[in-house]
Amino acid sequence: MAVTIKDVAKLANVAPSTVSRVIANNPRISEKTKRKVRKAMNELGYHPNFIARSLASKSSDVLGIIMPKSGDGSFLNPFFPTVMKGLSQAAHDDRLGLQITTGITEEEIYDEVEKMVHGGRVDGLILLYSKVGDNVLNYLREANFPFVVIGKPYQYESSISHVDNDNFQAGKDVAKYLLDSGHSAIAFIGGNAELVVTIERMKGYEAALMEAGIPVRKDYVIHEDFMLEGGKEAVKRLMNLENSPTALIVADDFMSLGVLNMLDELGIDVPGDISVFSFNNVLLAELSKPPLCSVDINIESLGYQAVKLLLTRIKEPGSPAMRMIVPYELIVRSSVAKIKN
Amino acid sequence: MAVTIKDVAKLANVAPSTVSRVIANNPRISEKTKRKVRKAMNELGYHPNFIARSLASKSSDVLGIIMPKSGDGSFLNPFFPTVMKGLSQAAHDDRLGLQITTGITEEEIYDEVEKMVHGGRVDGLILLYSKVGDNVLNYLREANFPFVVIGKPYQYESSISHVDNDNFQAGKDVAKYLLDSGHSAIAFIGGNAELVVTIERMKGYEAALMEAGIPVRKDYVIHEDFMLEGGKEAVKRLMNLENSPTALIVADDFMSLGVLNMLDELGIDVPGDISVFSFNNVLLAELSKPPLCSVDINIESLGYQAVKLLLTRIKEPGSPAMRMIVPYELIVRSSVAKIKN
DNA sequence: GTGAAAGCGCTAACAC
DNA sequence: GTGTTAGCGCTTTCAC
Repeated sequence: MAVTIKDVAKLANVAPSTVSRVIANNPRISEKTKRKVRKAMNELGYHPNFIARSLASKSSDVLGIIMPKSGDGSFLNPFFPTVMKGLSQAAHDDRLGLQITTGITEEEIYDEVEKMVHGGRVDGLILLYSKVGDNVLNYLREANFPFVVIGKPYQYESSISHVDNDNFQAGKDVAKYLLDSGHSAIAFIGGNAELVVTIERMKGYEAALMEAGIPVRKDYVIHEDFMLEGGKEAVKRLMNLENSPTALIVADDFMSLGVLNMLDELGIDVPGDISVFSFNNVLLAELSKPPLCSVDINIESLGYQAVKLLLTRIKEPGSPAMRMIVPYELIVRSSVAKIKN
Repeated sequence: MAVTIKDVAKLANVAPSTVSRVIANNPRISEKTKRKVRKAMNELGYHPNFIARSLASKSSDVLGIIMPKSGDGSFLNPFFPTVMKGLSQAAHDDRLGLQITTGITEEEIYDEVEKMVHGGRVDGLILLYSKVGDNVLNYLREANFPFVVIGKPYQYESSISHVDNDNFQAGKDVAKYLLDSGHSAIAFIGGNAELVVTIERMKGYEAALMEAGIPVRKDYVIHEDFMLEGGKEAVKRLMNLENSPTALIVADDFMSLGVLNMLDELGIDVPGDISVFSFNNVLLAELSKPPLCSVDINIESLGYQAVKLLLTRIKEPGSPAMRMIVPYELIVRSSVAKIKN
C-alpha cells in the first residue's frame, strides 16, 4: 500500500490533521512543524491521494471539457487543438486537471455529462460549441451546475457565463471589407445552420449587405454540416448559378480548405476569378494556396478565458453570469482581390 | 446534499451493500430486488458518486493521456486530434474517462505524471509520443505503473507494451517506391532527431538506399524540431546544395505542408521539379496542393488499440508486455513523378 | 498551534 | 441472496 498521511504523521510525530494542514499550507501551523512534516514527506516519498481528498472536500480540482461529438469530422477541425492549448495553459496555471468527453453521438455525450455532473469527478464544465436547442446546455442550466460556454448561448444569454467573439460584427466587417474592395456579388458559406457562430457571422454578412443596399440572395447563402466536404459541395452549387459570386465569405478555415480545393479543381483562380475571406485564422490559413484572408478570433484566448470564467463561477456560485468578449482582427492575405467597377 | 446509496437502500428496504451490488449488476442479486432497487433509484434520481467508488475500490476508471508539451507547435499537429478520436472511441466503449496532461514544458508534464501515478485519479497512462531518453517513460517504468506507448519505446522495447507501425519498413518502402520511380537523389526531412518515429523512418530510408547501392549523403538528411517552420527551413537548405535532390521523403504531413509552402515560394514545382512523399496521411494530405503521397499509418487505430492494450495491462498486472503492430499503406497521389533515366 | 474523531459515499469481506 | 461492518485516505469541525 502506498504511503498515506498517517505514515507521515507517525514519522513526524504529529497528528494526521496537522499533516493535512501542512499540505494545504495552513498559516496556523508553525514553520517549525511545517519543516518537520515536509521532511517526513520527502523521506517517505509521500504523494497525496487526490481521490480521498476529493471525497472529503467535495471538490475534485478537475474541469470537464465537452467536445463536439467525435463521430463526424468536426472533431478534426484545428479549432479544437487550438482551444485546448488555451484551456491547458489556464488549467495548468491553476493546477487543475482536464477531463474530456468521449462520446461519438450527442446522446452519448449527454449521458456522459449527466454522469459528470452527479459523479463528483469534475467541479465544472466547459462547452466547446454552442448550437440551437442544445440538450446538454439545457440540462446544465437546469441542474444549476457550474459551466461556461465558448461561443454565444442560443438562449438565456444573460444568465449563462460565456466567452465569445463579436461574431456578428466580425461578419459585418468582413462583408464590408469585400464591398470596399469592389465586390457586390458576395456569397456566404457556413457550417451547420444550428451552430450559433455560423448564424451570427451570417447575420453580420446580411446586415452589411443591407446597409450597402444590396439585396441578400437566398441562393448565395449555403450551410453545410461537414466542414471539408461541405465546402466543396457549396462551391459546386454556387459556381453553377447564373450569376456566380465574385467573393466568398466562409465561416471556418477548415471549410475554406475544402472550398479552395474545389475551386482549384474547377480551374477557378483565387483571387483572380474569385475572392475568399475566411474565419478563425488557424495555423493552416497561412499555409493554404493562396494564403487565406481570415478573421483571427484569438482561439487560444477563448480557451484560456473560459477556464478563468469557470473558476470564478465555481468559487462564487451565487455570482452573476459573466460574458467575456475576446477581440478579433481581420488578417489580410492574398486570397482577396480588389475589383474595379 | 445529493442522494446517496443509503437513501436508495432505505426507500427500497434493502442494505446499502445490496444497492451497491445492483449498481455493479452482481448476478447473485435476484431479479426482483434488482427491479425494486432500480425503481427506488429512478424515483430519487440517484447517480453514483464516482469519487467515493474510486476511493473504496482503488480504481478510477479513468485513463490519463500524456500529450506532447503544449508549448511548441507539436500540439497542433493533426496527428493528435486523430489519435484522440481513436482513444475516445475505445474509452467510451469501455466506459472509461479520459484525462489529459496540460503541461507546457517537459518538466511540468513530468510533475503531472508523478501526481497522476500517485494520486489515484487514473488507472493507467497512454504516452502519445516516444523519444530517446524520455524521463517520463523511465519514471513510469520504474514506478511499475500500467502504461502503454504509442510508438516504439527507445529502449526496453520488449518489456513495455506499445502499439506502433513498422516505421522502419515503411521508410524503406517509401524510398524504394521513389527509387522505382527513377529517383536516386532522394533526401530525407524528419522531425526532432530524438523522436523514435523519425529515427525509424530515417533508418528505413537509409537501408533502402544502401540496398540499391546508393550512398547516403549526410547533407541529404535533415532534422528539424518544429514541424511547419522546420519544413520550410529544410527545403531552403536542400535546395541550396550543389546537387539538389529530385525527391523528398518527409516524415510528417504537417511538416510537408511547410515543405510544399516553401517549394512554392521558391518557384519549384511539385512534382514537376521535385517529388514529395510524406507520412501519416492525415486529412490534410489529400487537400494540399498538390495532394500528397503519404503513408497511411492508421492513426485512429493506433489510439484505439492503445486503450485496449492498456486495459489488459491494468486488468492483468502480471501479464507480459505486448507489442501491437498496426499495418500501414502507401497512398499514392500526385506529389510524386516518375523520372526516366 | 495542534490533536481527536467524525465523516465524505462507496465497496468488499465476512456473516448468515 | 442479502445484511453488517470495517475501512479507502483525506478534510474539518471541535476541543484544548
